[in-house]
Amino acid sequence: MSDSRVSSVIQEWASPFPGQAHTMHPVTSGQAESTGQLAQMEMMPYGQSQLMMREGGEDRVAEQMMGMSYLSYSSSCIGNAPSAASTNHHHQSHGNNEQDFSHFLLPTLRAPLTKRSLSKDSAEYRLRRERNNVAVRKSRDKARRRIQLTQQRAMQLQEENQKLQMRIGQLTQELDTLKHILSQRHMPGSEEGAAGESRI
Amino acid sequence: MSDSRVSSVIQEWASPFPGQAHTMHPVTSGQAESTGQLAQMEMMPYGQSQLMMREGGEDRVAEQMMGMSYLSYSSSCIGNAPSAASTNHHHQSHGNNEQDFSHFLLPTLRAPLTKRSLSKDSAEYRLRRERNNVAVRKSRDKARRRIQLTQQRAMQLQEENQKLQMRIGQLTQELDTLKHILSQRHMPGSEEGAAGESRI
DNA sequence: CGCTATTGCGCAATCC
DNA sequence: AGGATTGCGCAATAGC
Repeated sequence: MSDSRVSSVIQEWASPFPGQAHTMHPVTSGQAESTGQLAQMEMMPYGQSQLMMREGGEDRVAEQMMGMSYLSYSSSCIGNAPSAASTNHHHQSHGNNEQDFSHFLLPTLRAPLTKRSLSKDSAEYRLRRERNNVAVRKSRDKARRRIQLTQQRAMQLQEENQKLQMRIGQLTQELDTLKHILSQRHMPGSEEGAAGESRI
Repeated sequence: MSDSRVSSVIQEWASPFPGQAHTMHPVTSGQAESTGQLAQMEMMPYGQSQLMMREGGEDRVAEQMMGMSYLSYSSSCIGNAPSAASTNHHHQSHGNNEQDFSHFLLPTLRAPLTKRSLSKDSAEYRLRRERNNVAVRKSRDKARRRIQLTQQRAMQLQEENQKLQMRIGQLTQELDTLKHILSQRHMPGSEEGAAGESRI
């Protein structure tokens, strides 16, 4: 409890590049989690964009919509402020009349164009959200496959490694045997020759 | 658009084991994603529970609270119904007076105890949520580390593999040389003896 | 039974 | 402009 996600209520959509203007975030509880560092680092040229089937649905029934309950120190309506938004009733300032004449303004004069009339219930909003949801699912599927692949690869490599090591042991022994034989031959003494000498 | 998350509004918290009482789910859009099969399969004895530091915070400013907008064909308050919930105002039936005397009822008579007074804004609700959020972050950190580890392991193994293969090539060549020498020795004819014969 | 751990999902910020 | 990523919180549920 005692949430306090206030942080950057300032800096509305004023700076083109918010850079890393963020810090703190009590996370409400006192556990002080924070994924912090480690920053993914997922490189690797994988992603063969194997967009296989991916047919029917599943359950995906839970829709969640709720939350709110937080304190949420709002912010203007179409404001940017990465933090909270919407004081309480879902689509905050519904007062933002559906009409959006910014359409007629020159590109440089209207809001960032991306977040102009994000009235939560506007058709465009839903369209964008839905598209993003699709993209997210796709991306996650891809990630899952990639991870699984990496895992399989690791297992295969380990297996192969063992085989290679066995082979090396084999070759080494064979080599020792031959060396021994050769050393015997060089010796002026006896020469009954060739002891074991495994196949090959 | 045209969401239709109605599904199981029936079967409130009536059956002890909802089993897999779920199906369909238009996903609103027509993309028909569905992660479907592939089912993780993350086995592997990893997870050395390396609960390292994990100190300060980062940004984590965005809190999101909103959404709602959907159609969400509600369902009772404390109802189970995996589907939507809360018609619109965050904590739906606030009428669920804070007082919860079910505390005095015999375990078998009160609601499943797990979801008794989940009134969205109750202290217990927030407490549970917060604890889960912590657990989720922890779990995800763990997963991230595990993935990264697997990746590193794969790279190391690949590197090692190359070395082993080189070694095998080396040993094989050496072996061939020795074999050649030996075959020469066996020949009754000339015997000017051993040609090259690399080091060792 | 109750609590943590996982997992799928949607949202929003960001990346590209 | 628009898809791809990613961190995050919620809820369902698997596990202990």
